[in-house]
Amino acid sequence: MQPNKRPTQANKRPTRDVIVHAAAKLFRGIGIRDVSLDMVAAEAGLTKRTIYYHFRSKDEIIAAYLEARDMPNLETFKQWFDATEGTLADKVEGIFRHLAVAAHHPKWKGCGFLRTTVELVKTPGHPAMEIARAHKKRVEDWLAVELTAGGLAAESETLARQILLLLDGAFSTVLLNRDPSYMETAGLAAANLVRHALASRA
Amino acid sequence: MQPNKRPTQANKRPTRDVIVHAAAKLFRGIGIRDVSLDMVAAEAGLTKRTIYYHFRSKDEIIAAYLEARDMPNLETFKQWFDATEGTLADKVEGIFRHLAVAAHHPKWKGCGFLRTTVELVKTPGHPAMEIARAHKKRVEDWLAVELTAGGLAAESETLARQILLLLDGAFSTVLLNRDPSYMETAGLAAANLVRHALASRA
DNA sequence: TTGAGTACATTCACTAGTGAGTATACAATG
DNA sequence: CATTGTATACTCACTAGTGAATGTACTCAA
Repeated sequence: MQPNKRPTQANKRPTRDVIVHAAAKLFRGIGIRDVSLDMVAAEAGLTKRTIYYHFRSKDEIIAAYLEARDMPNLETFKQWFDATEGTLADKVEGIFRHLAVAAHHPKWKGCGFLRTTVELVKTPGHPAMEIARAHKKRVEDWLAVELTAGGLAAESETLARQILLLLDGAFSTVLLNRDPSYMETAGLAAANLVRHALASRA
Repeated sequence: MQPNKRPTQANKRPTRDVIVHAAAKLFRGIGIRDVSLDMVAAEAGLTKRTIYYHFRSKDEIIAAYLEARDMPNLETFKQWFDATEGTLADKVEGIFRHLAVAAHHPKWKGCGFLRTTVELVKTPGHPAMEIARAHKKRVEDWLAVELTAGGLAAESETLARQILLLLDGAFSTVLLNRDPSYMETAGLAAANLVRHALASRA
């Protein structure tokens, strides 16, 4: 399961992880296109050639970066949802509230998956796109399950999509306007949609 | 008002326009970062040096490109809104429906303003960002006016933002999933928000 | 226990290509 | 003949990716 590490030097951090970690830091802070592998190498304290020993291309590193963020991201959403007291609508809104707080950080740069998508539109078949798509789908599916559990089985899929639509819209808009309050406005809309769906269930 | 054109050769299309037009075509189809000024020059049938005679930098061309799209874009939205029969909610949804149709085109590449924003995150002070921001604001303001006219004065601003949030979310999501149906789902949510706002007005 | 062998890991120095922006010369127009 | 505009032919910086050599750690035979 860990073919890149010799058992006898188990204490050392695998180089692959060091590279992905360094790349992630730069990608998050600067962007993907604007980060050269020379920069990643410098950040990781390695040579570019070493990077190319562990990865076949920059694209492969981008994919590894997103993949590493997939589950943790979803877990964060789940945590925020669970940690919010109140109705189903309140819990959904809780996700947006927590995001609004995160967005206040000056270094906040939106959703890594979304940004990657836009940075890579020119190559529709890019593996990273697939990972981003899968991630969004995972979040959507999880939301649908929660909505179903909350008594909205019939409209759970549509509603989950609409919440995600609001989420992604907020990511973009907050980035454009540098104003986290849009995140709260989006949360309000999401909560309203949930509330009205529950109310109209007769 | 047209300092770059000599009166005596008034029949000739001003070179500035030729350049912006060529750039726009390439930016729309390929992206901003991925279009070099060599490509723009080739498309315009000019030399790069000529471009630099009329513009000081690539950034200036990007800004001119967005600026040229500002009003026409808004006009299109207005047209779609007006052309849709039905209630206020229906008209709002109409915008999304028309966009869904446009998004079916294989060469559709989302909202130019939004894409530009993401492509330029690294330079927060970029003039093009300001133009994009202003454009979104213009659309939002127009929507708020329509909502107010439709009897939703109190919540028009919040609602207009939420509609825009859904719109931008749909732009991103459709681009990611290459599935225009998300645009319709977003339209449904927008229409619902409007409907419920009208219903709860007692 | 030691020393040669070997597979993995890393480095230095490089190629080939691209892109923004420019120095300078040339053409047309009034 | 001077102003405006266009073209040729560059510079300079940077980037993805590579060739070939070097280093390191563990293995196994003697």
